[in-house]
Amino acid sequence: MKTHLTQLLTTAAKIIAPEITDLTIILERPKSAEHGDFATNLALVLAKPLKQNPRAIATQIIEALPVSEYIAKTEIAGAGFINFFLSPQSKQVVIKDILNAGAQYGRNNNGNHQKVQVEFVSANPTGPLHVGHGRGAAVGDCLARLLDANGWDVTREFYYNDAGAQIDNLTISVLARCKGISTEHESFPENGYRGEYINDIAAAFLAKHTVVADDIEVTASGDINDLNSIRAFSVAYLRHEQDLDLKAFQIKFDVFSLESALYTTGKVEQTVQALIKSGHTYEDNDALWLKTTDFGDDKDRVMRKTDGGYTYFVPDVAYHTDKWNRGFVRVINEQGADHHSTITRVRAGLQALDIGIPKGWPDYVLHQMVTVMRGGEEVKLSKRAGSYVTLRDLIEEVGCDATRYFLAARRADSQLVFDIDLARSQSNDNPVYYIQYAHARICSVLSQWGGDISSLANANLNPLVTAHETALMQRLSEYPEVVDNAATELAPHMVANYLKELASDLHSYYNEYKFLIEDESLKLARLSLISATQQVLKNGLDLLGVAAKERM
RNA sequence: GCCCCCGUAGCUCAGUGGAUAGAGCAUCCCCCUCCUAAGGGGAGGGUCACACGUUCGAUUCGUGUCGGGGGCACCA
Repeated sequence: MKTHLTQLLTTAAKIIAPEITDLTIILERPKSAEHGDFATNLALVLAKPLKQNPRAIATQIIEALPVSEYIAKTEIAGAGFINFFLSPQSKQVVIKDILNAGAQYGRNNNGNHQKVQVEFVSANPTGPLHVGHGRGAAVGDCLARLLDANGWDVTREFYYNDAGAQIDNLTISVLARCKGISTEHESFPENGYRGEYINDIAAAFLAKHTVVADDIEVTASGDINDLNSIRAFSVAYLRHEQDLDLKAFQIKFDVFSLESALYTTGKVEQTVQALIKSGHTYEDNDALWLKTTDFGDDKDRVMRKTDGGYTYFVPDVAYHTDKWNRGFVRVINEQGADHHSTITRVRAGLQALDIGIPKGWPDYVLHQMVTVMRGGEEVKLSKRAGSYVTLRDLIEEVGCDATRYFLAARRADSQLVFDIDLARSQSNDNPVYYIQYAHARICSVLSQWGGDISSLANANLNPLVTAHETALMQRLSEYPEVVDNAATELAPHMVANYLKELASDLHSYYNEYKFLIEDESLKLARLSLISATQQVLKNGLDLLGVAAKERM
């Protein structure tokens, strides 16, 4: 419909202003229904070059518009806006589109089956997942679903930093617990992890348990002098715990990548050699530096430390080189905002390699901190202090659907306050129930009607003319744009907001009219409309990974 | 000091180069003999942090100031 109007306006513009060639027609959906279904500021834009009054130009544009069966009325408003009022028939079309397309409605092929990777969560295996990881999980998974709906070939990936200093820290923390040293004791590692789960790992290690995580199986030796065994067991134990966290959150990854594997396969070393060869490195003070300042960084960065070890961004560059070599034309890294400083470095390293990687590759979506409130006070998240709100606690307390919705429904780049008491004690206020309730109500009506739902696609829709109905149809027709925009903006919260509005339209409609009525023609028309609404609610909830419940 | 994000109703948050800036919660009023009241309708509540600039038009874009958060290691 938008394309149709754009064409009409382009035709009209050529007639009244043939000399202007690079004109972009802007059509928007006015906020208020009084201003029609679409509005354009074309006359205002043309006012300056044509040196005429915008309202006069608007009149000329309307006269020059080709006739269209979909336009019921046009009017000039305000400073010179042209408002279009569509005919009821043109709005009803969307119902048939939806009922015929079903789960496909709203999907498009913008991605053209190109390979995109979404890397998210990527928590260190040093503790259970907490709320911040939950935000990354919810946002990342929704991004993946959105890209899929836009025709991309999506891979979900989780990267484990299982090779750095924090793993040594984990190992000595577990060792200390194996020796029975309390977290308060002075001989407990100063920066050690003090969470209760460290004690659990120590106990399991001493009991020679076997743990299975994604692709590994490790049996503890139970020997506290065997640091390698403690290390391997602890990592496997925590990876297993994180697997359970993700399972509880109903998130599945296609690929788990290990930092340690980048060393064992020689990819880190290859990357270092390639960087040296590129001429962007130099030795200084017994360390190897990368001239990241050549690529916009404010200072150069150490690659190889004096002690011979690599800094963390070297395996990061190796990892992203590997991603590139695996054929991902697009990579989106969903991370906490505290990773901000790595972006420039990783991109600089990839540019230095000069292997054809585009400048802005990879993309980043950074989510801001989650503040957790309990009892009116902020709960400090500290793995080391052991004060903790785990993702699994949260899911158990407020439910998977509500947690996912809550964490994905806000813009990633604004800070989020998660009030546990509110989420738990007043969980009915959570908007996710409002949306699910709209879906359940429709299911209930359709089930009481008892007719053949597939026949609704053939219903005569002409009776649908009330304000509530046109508003609902209008909303339904916006869904494909929402799917498109949310993916373009990498902003899943746009879907959540849309669904809230759609549910609101449905609830208003539901309260205003009865559906199961005597008038057969009107009944079928209305049932078609709510059936289409049900489909769109379901499609949208699916993008968020939230269940479309049939009963509440 | 430098870099990034944010500042919108009492609270939590949407939103937009354009017409009267929205929702939920909270407060107040109304609506089930009727398809799920986990709902609907209405009222009150705003200097869109502040200033200057760009523009026909700025809450939206730019610059600066002030506030909040996060980064600025030979940690990850």
